Amino acid sequence: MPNSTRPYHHGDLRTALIAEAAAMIAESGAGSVTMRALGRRLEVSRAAAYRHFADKGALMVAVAAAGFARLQGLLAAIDADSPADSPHRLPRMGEAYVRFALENPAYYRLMYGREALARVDVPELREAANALFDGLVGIFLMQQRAGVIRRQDPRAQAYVAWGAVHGLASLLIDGQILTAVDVDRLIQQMGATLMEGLRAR
Amino acid sequence: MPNSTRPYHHGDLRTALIAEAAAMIAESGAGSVTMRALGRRLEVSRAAAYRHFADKGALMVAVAAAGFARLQGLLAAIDADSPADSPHRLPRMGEAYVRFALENPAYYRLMYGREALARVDVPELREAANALFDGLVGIFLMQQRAGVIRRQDPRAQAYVAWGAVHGLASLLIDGQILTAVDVDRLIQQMGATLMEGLRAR
DNA sequence: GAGTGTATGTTGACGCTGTCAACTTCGATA
DNA sequence: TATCGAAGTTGACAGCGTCAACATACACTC
Repeated sequence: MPNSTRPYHHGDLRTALIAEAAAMIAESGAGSVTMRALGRRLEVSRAAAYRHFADKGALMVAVAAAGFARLQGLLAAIDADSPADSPHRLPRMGEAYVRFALENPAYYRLMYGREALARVDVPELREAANALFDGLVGIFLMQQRAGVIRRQDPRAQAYVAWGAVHGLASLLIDGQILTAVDVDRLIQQMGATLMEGLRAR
Repeated sequence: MPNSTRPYHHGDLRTALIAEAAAMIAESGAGSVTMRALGRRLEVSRAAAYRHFADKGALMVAVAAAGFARLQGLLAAIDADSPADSPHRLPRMGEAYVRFALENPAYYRLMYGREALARVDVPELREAANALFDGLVGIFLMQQRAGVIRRQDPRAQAYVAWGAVHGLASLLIDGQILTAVDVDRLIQQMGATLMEGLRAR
């Protein structure tokens, strides 16, 4: 019979670990995530996580994968509102992308930075990022067919656009851009410049 | 009189520490830099560095600052070859910038990543990055006056362009772009798309 | 229902890390 | 020549990731 004391088993420690690590990252950066601190916050021993993840890196990968899922869902929802041939479709997605990074800076860094995670290639994350990218390529193809942008290798176009928004997001969250500038305006201008450069003519 | 044994004092440990840390970063990433390993490589005790730097973070900041100096010199040399009104001036600098990042990935990450360094703002690095950026703004202004690109807030233009090359560089060095694609072609295409978007008309 | 296997959680220990205080060495200045 | 401060060393400490050995409790089979 369960009494007032904590049960020996947690219930769903694996899920709780991912959520708590994400919360710590949001609160004070990926550097603050510690197996011991994680255990303390979940009222569990420091080694409990090792029953669910091979090592700390594997846990962080799972956190990053959850971040990709969130970003993917967010972008899909935004995109669902735009007609396939609208010239605002791409700039809108770009804005949503940068906004996600601004609202979850440490999370975003964890997802895309090779430094925080293992140096080695992690299939789980590569596939998540690839799925996102493939969706983007599909949109470029549709925009080409609708005559909005010029006919070129859509993968190259997608890389250029992704690089641009990723770079802007990175500079912003790493404090490289003076806070004096109007961020919304800057995001908008990047979208406009890219669309002008890609426009069919 | 000096004999065969190592002298007690190093001579110029401060400079040696920066150089050796940079070498270790190039060899095996910023994560491999350790006060103890640094001491071993320089045949000095693990705490010797603390006579020259307040803590490890201060040392890494000095390393990053040295990186900024190198990048600045490299870009200045490249730029000196281009006529002020040449439409190839900006794409060329962009290429050189990305190439620097590709050749010194860990170095580049240290310079621009907020994660590896302290979360706080470091004046030394901010000024180095600002100097680089101000030079870029100057080029945009000259290109506007020469009628190459459209007249707009040159700072905003510079942020957009910097963001784009920074993003492309980051994606490349963090392995987010499949190695199958032709990197040189991609860099070129980003330059062309940006210039098309910025072109005076 | 009793017994047992396995998944899950705990504890002790190890070597690694950054850093400090106390100590030593040595070059420069009075 | 005496001395002072800069530069380097050593011992120690707490915190880290991780492993091996152990404890617990749930989910089966008989």
